[in-house]
Parts: sequence; C-alpha cells; structure tokens
Amino acid sequence: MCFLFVYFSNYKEVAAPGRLCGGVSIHANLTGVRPHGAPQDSDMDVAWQELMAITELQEFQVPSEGSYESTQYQSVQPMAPAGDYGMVQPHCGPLPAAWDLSAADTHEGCCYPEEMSTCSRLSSNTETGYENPEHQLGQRMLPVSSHAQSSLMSMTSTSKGHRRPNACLSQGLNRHMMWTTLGQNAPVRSADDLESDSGLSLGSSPPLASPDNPAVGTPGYHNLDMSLVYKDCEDSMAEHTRRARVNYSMDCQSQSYLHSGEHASYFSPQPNLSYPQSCAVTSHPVKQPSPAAQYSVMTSRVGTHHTVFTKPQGGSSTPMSRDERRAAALKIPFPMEKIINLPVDDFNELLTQYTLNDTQLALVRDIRRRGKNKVAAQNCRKRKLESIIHLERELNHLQAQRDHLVQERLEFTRSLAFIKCRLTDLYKEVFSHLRDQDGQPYSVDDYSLQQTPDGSIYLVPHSMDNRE
DNA sequence: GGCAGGTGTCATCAG
DNA sequence: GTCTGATGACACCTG
Repeated sequence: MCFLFVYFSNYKEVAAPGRLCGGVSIHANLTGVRPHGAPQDSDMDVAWQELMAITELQEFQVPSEGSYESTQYQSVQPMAPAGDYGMVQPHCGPLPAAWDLSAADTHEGCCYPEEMSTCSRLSSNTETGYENPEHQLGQRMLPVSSHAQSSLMSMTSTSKGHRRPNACLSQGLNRHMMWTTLGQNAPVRSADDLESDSGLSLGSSPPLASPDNPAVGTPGYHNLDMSLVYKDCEDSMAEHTRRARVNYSMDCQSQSYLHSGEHASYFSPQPNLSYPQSCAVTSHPVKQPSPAAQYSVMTSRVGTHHTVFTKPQGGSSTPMSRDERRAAALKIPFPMEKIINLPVDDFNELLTQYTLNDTQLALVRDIRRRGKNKVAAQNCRKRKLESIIHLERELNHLQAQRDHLVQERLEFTRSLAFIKCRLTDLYKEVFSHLRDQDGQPYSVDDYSLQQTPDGSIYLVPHSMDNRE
C-alpha cells in the first residue's frame, strides 16, 4: 500500500357660526305665507302645492320666537373657521326682483333668518355669515329663554348631565307621544314611493304604516312615520331638484324658492358640489369633481384636532340632500355642519339651547349619525384603497425578491456543476500520475481516493469500500 | 343595456 | 347600557 499526499486547492434592505344670515323659511311656505312674488313657474307651483299638501308639516309650529329668534344665534363656542360654512358665493346671478326680502314679512317667525338670499346678502352685507368669526362672536344673542331651557333640561336630565340630554327622548314613551301628536293625517304612501335606500335609521324611526304592519295603526300610535314627513316633503323637493337639473335657467328661482341655494351651503353634510356654477348658467351642467377631493381637515377647537369635512366655498345650485330637505322641512335651527361635526358634548349643549320636538331631535340625531357614518365610510374606503395599494406594492416587492432568489439559485447550480466538473478533471489527473510498485497506473474502476480528517489522502481499493 | 367605480346608508361588531 | 368608529353589504347613480 502506498501513501500519497495530494493537496487540493480550495474553491471558494376644525365656532361658533355666530350670527347667521337670513332667508325665506320653509315655515313661511308651509303656513301659506307665500313669499311675495315667488316664482310663478308651473313647476314651482307644483312643488309648492306638494309642500302645502303635507298636512303634518303644516302642523309643525315654529317654537316661540324666543326659542328660535333669540336663541338660534346663540353660539356654543368657537368651533370652525367661519369660512368653512361656505357662505361666499361670488357666482350668484341676479336675485329675482320678486324676492325683495326686505319687504317680506316672511321673516317674522322665520326659523332661518340666516337664510337670506345669498345674492342679496352678498350685495348688501358681505360680512354677514361665517366669514368673520370675530364678528360672529360679537353677535351672540341672548341665552335661551328660561322656560325653554328648563323644560328641555327637565326632559333631558340624565346622570350624565349634558352628556346625553335627550337619550330618553329618542326612545320609549316620548316617541309614542310624538306619533300621537303628529300622526293624525298621515298620508298613505304607495309602495313605489318608498325609496329602497330610504336612508332612515331603523333604530330611530318608527315602523312604516302599512296594512302589513297593523301595530302602527293602533290607538296612540297613529300612522305617521317620520319617513312620511321626510319623504313627502323631500319628494316634492327632490322633484323640484330634478327639474332644476334639467332646466338650469331655473336655478336662481329654485334656490330662492326652497332656499336651496342657501341650504346647499347651510344644510349640506357633504361637500357642496357646486363650484363656480353660476346662477346665470342656463344650460350645460358643470362636471363635478369627486366630492372626496373636496373634503378637508380642519381644527374645530383650539388644541384639539377633529377630522371634519368642510364645505367648499361658493356654489348655489347643488341639489339638497335628503337630510338637508328633511332638516329644512322640520325647521332644524342649526346647520348640518354643526349637527355632524360638533363634539358630542358641544352637540348636546347645542341641543339644550333650542326647543326641539321629538321629531326634530330624532332627525337631528339621525343626521348626525348618518353624517358621521358617511365620513367613516369615506375614511374606511380610503384606508381600503391604501391597503390595496400597499399590498400590491408588497406583492411586487416579494415577486421581485422571488425572481432574484430564483436567479441566484440558478447561478449557484451552474457554479456547482462547474465545480463538480473541475473536481472530476482533477480526480482523473491525480489518478493519471499514480503508479503501483510495478510502474503500472491504478485503474479508476478498482481504486478511489479518500481523504482523512488530518488531510492525508489515501488510495483505497473498491474492495475495501464495499467492506465498509 | 350591461358594467365598473363612486357614494350613501344601514346593520353589525368591537372598543 | 350607550356611544362611536370601522366595515361589510346593499342600492343607487353616473360615465
């Protein structure tokens, strides 16, 4: 046995809004005090008649002037930049001559004295409205009448004080009282009057009166659903709105008629979708950008950041939303922005400053709920899209990483094959230099080279390999 | 008319 | 128990 020593080489990552502006009120409309010189358009008349046909609405009495006139201006506290209420509408066309509000008595008892025609307001007093918070603060009105305040407080006192002033109002007996009071002449709606997406909270609204729902018709629970009130008045307004869409030349009139022009900026919980869309526009509708793009984040209270959306400035021909129409119909004495965006404590405090009936309170709470949910849904969808984008980016990154690893494995495989080939060549070369005692070369078939731990290389016959 | 995207609303759940 | 935000589901609208 010979010993050979062979050496191998090695391979080697968001105020108080303060004083508001005046305007023609739904109250005036509903009580038959048609604004002097109101538009005579037949469509307007139809809408008017539809409104007047709502007996329930006629029954709504504007609370004593003390409760509205003197209290609605009472601000809670500075809340939002005034300009966010979007009272500046530079593109408003001429006010119809008939709308000389100064001569109209419809302001008396009007729950929306702030809803003066945007056009006339702009022409007469540009500082009115929300543009000037300091001015608004200076115009705070007298506090709520003691009667109104005490009555409401007595109804709403809870263990949480102002925290939930009317938690008991939106439920239970008070609701029955409400239907009893309001349900005497509820119109019967046909099935096709119902919107499939009614927008009414089932939890806060009474059941619909229908043959299928006999319980509703029992004494003390008259067949009035809030949706009837909502629906009937909103139907007429919606119809009006649809017509207004068709005929833009009616815009100015329609806004004055239903004060939608002001409502569009005053009652809209959503962005005002009217941009420089002048009343003078008479034909082509203006393409509206995505509402989501119009939301903005603002600070409503000093030191506290609240995410709220604000209304873009300007615009007066945006159709009123359902909630806007409902709020208008029920004479909710504060803007949608407040209803939706005020912190809960401020919101409850606001409610204590007005005398609202159960229907109004329920509507306000529904509006607040829907408004907040709307924002939540928008945020949710935004997060969803961002999440999708993030996942897509991560997927792309992981695919790239996978491709890189596959490529790397391929290179390692090639390298390994090369090394094996090289080793085979060296093996053969070593064998070619080996000779036995007789000077004869060793056969690769009969012998193999093996290395010991100490680095020594041995020539081992296959017969010995088999034994091991 | 069908389709896709956007939006509002409701129901439900969790904190 | 109530309130509120998040979210799925649905309906509607629009291009």
